[in-house]
Amino acid sequence: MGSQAPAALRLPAAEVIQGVLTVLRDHGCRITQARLLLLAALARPGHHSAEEIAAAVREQAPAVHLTTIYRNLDELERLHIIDRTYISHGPATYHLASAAHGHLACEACGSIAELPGEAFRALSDAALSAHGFVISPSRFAVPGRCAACQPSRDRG
Amino acid sequence: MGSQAPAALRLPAAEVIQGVLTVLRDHGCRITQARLLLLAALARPGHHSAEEIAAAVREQAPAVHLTTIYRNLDELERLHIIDRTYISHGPATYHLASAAHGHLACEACGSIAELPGEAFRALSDAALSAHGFVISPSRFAVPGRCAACQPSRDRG
DNA sequence: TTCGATGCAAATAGTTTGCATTCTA
DNA sequence: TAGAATGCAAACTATTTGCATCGAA
Repeated sequence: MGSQAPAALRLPAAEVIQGVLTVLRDHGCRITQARLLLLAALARPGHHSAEEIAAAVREQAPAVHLTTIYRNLDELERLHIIDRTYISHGPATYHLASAAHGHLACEACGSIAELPGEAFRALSDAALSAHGFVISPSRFAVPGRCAACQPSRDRG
Repeated sequence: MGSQAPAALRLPAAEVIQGVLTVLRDHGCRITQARLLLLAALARPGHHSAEEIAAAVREQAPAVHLTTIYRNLDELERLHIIDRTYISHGPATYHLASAAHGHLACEACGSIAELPGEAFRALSDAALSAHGFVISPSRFAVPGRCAACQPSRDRG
């Protein structure tokens, strides 16, 4: 995660946007200029704040209001097209949701559960900023105990 | 992490608070009632928002202002006594920092870097809420590439 | 007695909402 | 033409700052 997505998941921006537009249409949403420009801004790699997205959109359509950006981001988040992340104090950042995910491996029973890649973002960001380390979340499983294999609770 | 800290790190609240007070004194800070009550609130397990902490403090000292809570939280964070976490939209949450940490293992050169346990919180929370899964961050190393072993950047 | 801590009020940043208007389908 | 999307203003939440006062050491 962070800045490096598995190659298979990095589709050309145009394809990503087409896919999103299809989803939007399927949900009865309308395709507006503001929405198209917003998706184009989101399709660029990296994290984007609402303000940054607004700035990018306004390069092409200066009249687009910040409120419109927020409303569109809300809608896209509701449709699970984008993820919203709260990195630290300051504005939230948004990025296209990908199919990337990590794994949870139970030490006791060996079962594997999946976790969306977004869950690894804070870890990824911390590793990157603290050590310049790029983690490979899809390449490993996080050990622990699944719900059925929890140690007894009477130790607190 | 999450709700389960390694047993060795779970000191009685009173001891934790004594330790914090020593640190505060060493930094020329004064021990006030508001500060003591705030620490007592923080020593309780879980995540706490500034408002929640204020409510707890006010049970004993109704006059304590929210501003005081924020200022104390800022100070404690600056001294690395507490961590501030942005879970989702809404207020930040605060908790006592622990010595827990995870590891980053470079796949290429085998070097190991440490990461504070706090970096695993989002992952831990996600695993717990999605699957009831309790991760063991101090029991494994996250694979990836350290700063010195990054793949060439010319593939984007 | 000194300087850090506090209370209060007001400012600020980020985000959301109400409502009339515009525009896609 | 119907209803979704937008622009604008204003509200709202979480947090910070200025300043005079209070209180711990």
